[in-house]
Amino acid sequence: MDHVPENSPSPSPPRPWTAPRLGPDDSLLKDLTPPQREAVLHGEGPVLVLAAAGSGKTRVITRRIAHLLGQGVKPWQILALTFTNKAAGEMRERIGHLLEHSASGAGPVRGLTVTTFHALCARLLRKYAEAAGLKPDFTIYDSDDQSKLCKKVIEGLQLSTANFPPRSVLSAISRAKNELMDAESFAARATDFSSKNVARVYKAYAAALRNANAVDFDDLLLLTARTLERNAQVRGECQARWRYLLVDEYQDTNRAQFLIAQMIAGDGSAPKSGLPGAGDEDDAAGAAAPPKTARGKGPNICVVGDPDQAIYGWRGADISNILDFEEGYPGCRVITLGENFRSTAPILEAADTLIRHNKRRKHKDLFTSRKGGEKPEATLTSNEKAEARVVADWLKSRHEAGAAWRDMAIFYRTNSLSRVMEESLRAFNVPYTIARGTAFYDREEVRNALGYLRVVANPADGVSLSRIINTPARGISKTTQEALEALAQRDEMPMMEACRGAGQIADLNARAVVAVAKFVSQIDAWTGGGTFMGADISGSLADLVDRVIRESGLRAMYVAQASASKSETDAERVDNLDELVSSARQFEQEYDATADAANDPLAADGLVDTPPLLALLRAYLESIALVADADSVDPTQGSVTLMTLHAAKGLEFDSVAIIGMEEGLLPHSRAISMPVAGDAELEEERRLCFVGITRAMKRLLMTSAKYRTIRGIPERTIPSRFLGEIPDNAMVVSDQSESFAEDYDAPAGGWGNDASRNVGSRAAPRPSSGFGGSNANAGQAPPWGASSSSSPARGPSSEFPVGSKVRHPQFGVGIVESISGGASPRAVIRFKDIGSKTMVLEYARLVRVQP
DNA sequence: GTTGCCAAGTTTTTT
DNA sequence: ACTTGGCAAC
Repeated sequence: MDHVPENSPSPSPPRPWTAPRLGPDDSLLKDLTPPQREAVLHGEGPVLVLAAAGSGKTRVITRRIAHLLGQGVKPWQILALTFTNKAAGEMRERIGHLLEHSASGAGPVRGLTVTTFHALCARLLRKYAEAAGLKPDFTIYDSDDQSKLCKKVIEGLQLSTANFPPRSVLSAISRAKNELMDAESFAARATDFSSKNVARVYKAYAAALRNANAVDFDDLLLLTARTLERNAQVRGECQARWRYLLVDEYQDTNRAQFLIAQMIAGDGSAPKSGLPGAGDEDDAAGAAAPPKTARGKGPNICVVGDPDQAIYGWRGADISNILDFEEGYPGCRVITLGENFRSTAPILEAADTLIRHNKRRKHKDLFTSRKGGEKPEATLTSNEKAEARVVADWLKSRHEAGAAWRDMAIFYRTNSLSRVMEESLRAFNVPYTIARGTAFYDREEVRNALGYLRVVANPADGVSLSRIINTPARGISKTTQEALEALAQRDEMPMMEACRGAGQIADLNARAVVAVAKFVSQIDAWTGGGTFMGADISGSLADLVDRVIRESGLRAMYVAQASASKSETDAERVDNLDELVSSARQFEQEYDATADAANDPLAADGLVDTPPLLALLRAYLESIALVADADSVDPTQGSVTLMTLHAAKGLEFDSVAIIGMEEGLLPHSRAISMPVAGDAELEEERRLCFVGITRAMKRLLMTSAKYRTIRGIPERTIPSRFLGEIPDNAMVVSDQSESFAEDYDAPAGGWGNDASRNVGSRAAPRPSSGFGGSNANAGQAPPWGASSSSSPARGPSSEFPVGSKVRHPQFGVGIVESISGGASPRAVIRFKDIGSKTMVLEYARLVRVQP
């Protein structure tokens, strides 16, 4: 399928400028296809680049930036926005490389802004804190902090957390924030009892955040968008500074991000002297003018994306931002990059046939001029362990064939699938790393340490304060804390202030008052009484972190735990705390190297007088708050990478295995169970699968397990409809499950002709034997199951009548004493040695012992 | 005030 | 199965 690249649709319009004959630009244009070149050279005015998977998108963006710089555009006039730190870092690096190699003497790329939406917003909000209604030293709350705060708020409103689970209330609030709806407008739309209460929570939650001097992730975007919208001066300053805006992965922008980009781009007129015409370039700093082109072509906004790779709809991303871009920017140039330089033809063909099943889509031809290549493989295994073995084995054989570990990856829909895979890789001695950037900072001990640091940086941070005020135990009990909270609430002051005034609380005993006072003076010692100066303050972040971990007693607490329990994990906790100190030290060093706050026109005004140590601490905490899983992917490591399909976006690997290609997992059950308009969610799942497939350069393996153990119970599965949508002759299909399942009525012949076809054709009601049906397999022993005389315990409670003999994998044989019904039936079972225990039948893995 | 045990929710994807 | 939060005993 080697098509000839079509000519660019526009009948060769006169180039906006004559092609530069500078040496550097020749190297920038080398190896580019005509459409790529067009995108790189596009002058002023809006441009939409529809970049198919593997079409050299990053290359186009980086070369375009390098080209702009080569044309005399000042680095600080360019703003490039991405979704992950990793993408931003990579882009920065590649631009640096390009400039190094071009002899243009472009110099360092100081002031060039290449960052994520969230990091940009954090920065803008610190600089324009006042306009945004914030204090510049705000803390960024992650979802855990959000939950805690939200829960407190719900309780404060006398609502039950059973009827209003913080998680789901938060997701409603998040959705509202993504739509730029504040608490008032949300309340205005609320009609029913439930949403009216959610509106109340929203309002109180927003107030609580401000009171804690904190923002959540959504606030970063929402408040920035609102500030830009309402404050002409802020908007003007941003527009004056950034004259060229580039947005990567534009298909994944939500409404807030769309507006932020739109407002920074402005309408294309120069902010202060908007005179159109040649030579009009003005800029506030009086620097040299960028290349001459007629003004009035509209804003210099360049967005790059691919509607077929839109996978964040669930997070409020609005695909119409990219689909309707042309309407929002009339006269914008549209450039389509369709040629794929990444994958072999057979892999590309599989991807293409799959994505063609999406109805709501702008079709783009995917093509490559490369010939040959192996067909993708699709393998059915008997269970997830066999699947993991097959994958490990496959990777090994690839390695033996000469591929480096770092060029291989395993993708899955949900994080929970990684565990079995890990075990297998360990057993096979395959080096691997899991892309889970946040894992380290999510550990209890690290969160506790960070809790202290956050209180040090922002004493108003109530969530962090309540986490650490009595960890380790220092005699500040729950009742004491409640008394402090009541005081804080009454006098509308932050918790930390209330702590200082503990002595005034009448019904607090002397011991508690002393304990609180001691705690307060401890914090003061670290902050130098808020000055972050003085003889006791070293000025080093790592030293501060180390001090806090030791002097708080945290480290001692975990050391004691470790020696008491002798458990591996407790010893690890101490190591992790030490690791945190190293991470701070590393940050400190890198920060010193890159900090250009002094040169940065955007340096936060509100923080000019911030002591350096405090500034460093805040930057450190912010960098932690904004890490993503995908950020930790480090290709220099010689190991196989494991990650979710979402995290895989934007990456490429020589060999890719996608595991868990099953109904309910790859089209995730959440996307199938509630069919929304036009199967939108199902189509997003298909795009997710498409993203996974198109990451593979040379080899692709997709696996499906007949049985998968979910939360401890083996479930029969159905191969993913997506496998059925790729013709069998386009893949190498193999069924490796037979050997394990002789005694099982396996549907022979894989997915080409059976269940998946029926299921896949339409989102019709699936047969009750489908994925997730807990009784689907009642009475049938899974091939690897327990002894032949038993069946897995997952049916109704009638399987275990009172008096029957059962076997528990851990406790041995016992007698059922009583059964309780309900949603999750439980049984009281008396075991021989242990005595009676209550267990949930569904999970207990009980096996009936025949009388 | 602290420690230990039980009950409940949990697992879709992320800045 | 596994973690987390609330309650009861020490």
